[in-house]
Amino acid sequence: MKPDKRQRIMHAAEKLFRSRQFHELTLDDIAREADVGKGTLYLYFTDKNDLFFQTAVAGYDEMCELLRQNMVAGALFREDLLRACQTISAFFKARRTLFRMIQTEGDRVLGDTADLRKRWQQRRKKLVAALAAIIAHGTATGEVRSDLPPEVLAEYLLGLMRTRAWELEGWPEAMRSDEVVADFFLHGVAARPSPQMRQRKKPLMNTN
Amino acid sequence: MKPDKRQRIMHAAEKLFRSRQFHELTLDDIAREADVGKGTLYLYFTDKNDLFFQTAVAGYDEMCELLRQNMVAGALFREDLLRACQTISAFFKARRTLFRMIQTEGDRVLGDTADLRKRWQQRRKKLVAALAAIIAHGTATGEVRSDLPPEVLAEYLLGLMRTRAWELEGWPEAMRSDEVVADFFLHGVAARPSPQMRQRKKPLMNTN
Amino acid sequence: MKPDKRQRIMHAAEKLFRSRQFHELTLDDIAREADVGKGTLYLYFTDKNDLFFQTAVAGYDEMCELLRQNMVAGALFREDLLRACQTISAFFKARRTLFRMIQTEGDRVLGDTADLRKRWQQRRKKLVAALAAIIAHGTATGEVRSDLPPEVLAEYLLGLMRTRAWELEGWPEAMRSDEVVADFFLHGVAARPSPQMRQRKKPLMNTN
Amino acid sequence: MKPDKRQRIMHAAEKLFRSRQFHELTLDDIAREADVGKGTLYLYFTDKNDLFFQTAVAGYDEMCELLRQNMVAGALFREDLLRACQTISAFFKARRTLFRMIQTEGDRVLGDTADLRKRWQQRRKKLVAALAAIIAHGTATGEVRSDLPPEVLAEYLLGLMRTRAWELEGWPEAMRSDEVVADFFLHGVAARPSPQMRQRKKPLMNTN
DNA sequence: AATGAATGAGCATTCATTCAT
DNA sequence: CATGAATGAATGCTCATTCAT
Repeated sequence: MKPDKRQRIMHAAEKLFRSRQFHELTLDDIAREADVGKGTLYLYFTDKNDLFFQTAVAGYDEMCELLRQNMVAGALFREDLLRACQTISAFFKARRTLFRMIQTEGDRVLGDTADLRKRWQQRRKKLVAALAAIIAHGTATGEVRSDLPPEVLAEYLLGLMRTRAWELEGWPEAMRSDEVVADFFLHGVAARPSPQMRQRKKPLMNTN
Repeated sequence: MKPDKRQRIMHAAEKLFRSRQFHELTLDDIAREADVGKGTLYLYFTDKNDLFFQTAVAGYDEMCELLRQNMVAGALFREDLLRACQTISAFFKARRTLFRMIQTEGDRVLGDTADLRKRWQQRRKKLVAALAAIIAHGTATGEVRSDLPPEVLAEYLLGLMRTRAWELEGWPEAMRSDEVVADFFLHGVAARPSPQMRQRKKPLMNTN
Repeated sequence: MKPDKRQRIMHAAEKLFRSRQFHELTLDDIAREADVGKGTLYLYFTDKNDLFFQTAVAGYDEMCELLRQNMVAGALFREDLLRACQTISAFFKARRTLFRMIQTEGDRVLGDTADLRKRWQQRRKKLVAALAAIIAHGTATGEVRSDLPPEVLAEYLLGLMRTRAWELEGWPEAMRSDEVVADFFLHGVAARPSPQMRQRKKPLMNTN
Repeated sequence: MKPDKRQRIMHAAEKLFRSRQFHELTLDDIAREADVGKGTLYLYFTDKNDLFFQTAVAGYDEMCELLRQNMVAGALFREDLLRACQTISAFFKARRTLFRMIQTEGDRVLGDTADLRKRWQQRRKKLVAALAAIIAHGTATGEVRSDLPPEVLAEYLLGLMRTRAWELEGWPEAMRSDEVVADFFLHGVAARPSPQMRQRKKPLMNTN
């Protein structure tokens, strides 16, 4: 009937985090949404911070792992890049708020719990590192400018994805698809191209 | 002796908003920082939301106006673009938190005060519109891809600036200067360039 | 295998009451210490108050009985007195907290459960009465002042024992032994002695 | 109309502490009793511990000082002793609960706030020291046994006063007056008297 | 106009008690 | 009989807002 309460709580929290901030959200709200006693929250989470953190990073590590394995041997860099964007998109699609936080303010939200703050930073670093590894491939093949470190470029890419997810909500999908983002990113970071490369009239990427 | 209290309060609020979030900031803090009685806050602002909003948008309209006037007759598009980036940077340099909110969550912070929320959205639109106008210039000259509306491109640009300001804080200035951002933006949105254009070895832009 | 659960619970409670106060002790603690389910507590006790009370008075009646039988026919009063002190000491040695409460605040701890409060008072009265009976012997032999009722003297004696147990913890045993307490008590309550009595240089009491 | 709130709060707290324990008392209760907003408590006290502590030690230091000055030059030891008992009695008459705590469990009540615990212990030491100084006088004159340190004797005396105040509430004043307590104490701690001393038939002390 | 003492609704957290298994 | 997951009333503390001066 009532399946795993831990799940129920996390889903409720996630749902509410979607439209409200950490500080605006009360445990009463979450308990009510999860249809669970308030005390029950403390059976599964040590405190509000923990509940938030657990909810936020659920599945996160798996996603990073997936990202690392995403680089297909022999694939073109831009294919890897697009795949990375899609992996990240898929993960964050149902985790909008988490994504917002991963981007900027997770540590601010977590207050001064030194431990959590540290853990949070580590998570973020993981994502950036995984993405940077992919971008580094592009640098290696000469497709990506090398004057900026891959980590910095990864940050910019995440920034674009963030804008796509948050600011462009009202616009047609076509203007904020993974393809558009990857394309935007690519031609911004592309090594100053040899003219030939640019002459191809073929689409940037085959996604069919 | 004590100049305009309204000013004093707003300056104090701005200073404190720089390093703390809306919810972390108490009116006691602000009153103390402004060296003003707590009750005085309510003489000039209807409530905390209002104080926040007023502080946030102070000077904002002027900045948008400046942005609109920034398009120098006869200037190259990329010069206009860089100038716009610099104008925005200058304005937000001392308004980091405001900037973060302009970007994504202003409405969330403002709670459910329908009125304020609406006003906030209008402000944001103004900035995007002003930026879009500049970008549209680039579209007109054929330097900017036209398959995405200028407003969307403007959003992406703001996204890059946001990343630059928040995620890349720890990196050297050279990797997050206005030039880098504008360049990144440009070559991502540039109309597929004729090879010749790209062969120039001159710096992208004269900024002296 | 697992002997009487009731016993196990009471032993656990007693052990924990030894170092913590009623309010500081949770039923979780007790259940864990007793290696018993929390619900089980309610099979043997109606509520926390009852558990406390039952634990507190376990063996108490036997001790009072022992006290009553302690008056050895033909023994000197001061020997009876010392024996009483020792009996009480022995009983409370492992029941420090109980002792503290017997002394003053049992009724306070028990809240407003009229029934328990009454039962508690009765227990206390029993102890005082048993002790008073012994002291009355001294009155009878003329060794104890008769201007104060034996019950009052019994209370003072318990007060000394309490001080000995709680305030003098850090001092050497020699300053808070049963002998010292009995001696202190005796020469405070002794009927104004004839000079001769005091001239004996023998030890106050034979405790071998 | 409403005089000093700090006073009002402390009086309310004291009144309630009289019949309930620290843990049983809620700030709501105190605020209601003082006819004051709950938040007001925090204007005058940093937290519940502080409110408790402040209430408890109000006037305490003055009392200790008074105790120290109580030794009248040329007065008999037993006069000094009685005066000390009276000073302490007067102070604690309206501070029954405080007295209970001074006696035994203040530190337990104060939880693990290291700072408060330490301050509390210091207070207690002060009282014991002041009392011990008086008793030491008796030792000097040979009226008090010297085999136990004055501090230990002071503790026993406080124990008697405690019993008098708490256990003997229901008995006639005559059995728990300062005179009785001092007398009880004296003849317990009196140096084993020379027979002559005891032969006097005069009252122990002139209190008229 | 200006103040800051006073307020009380609101929140995270604890824990005695219940009840389905 | 036993269990322990679930509960929600209760509590210490915060802070936006009010109002008497």
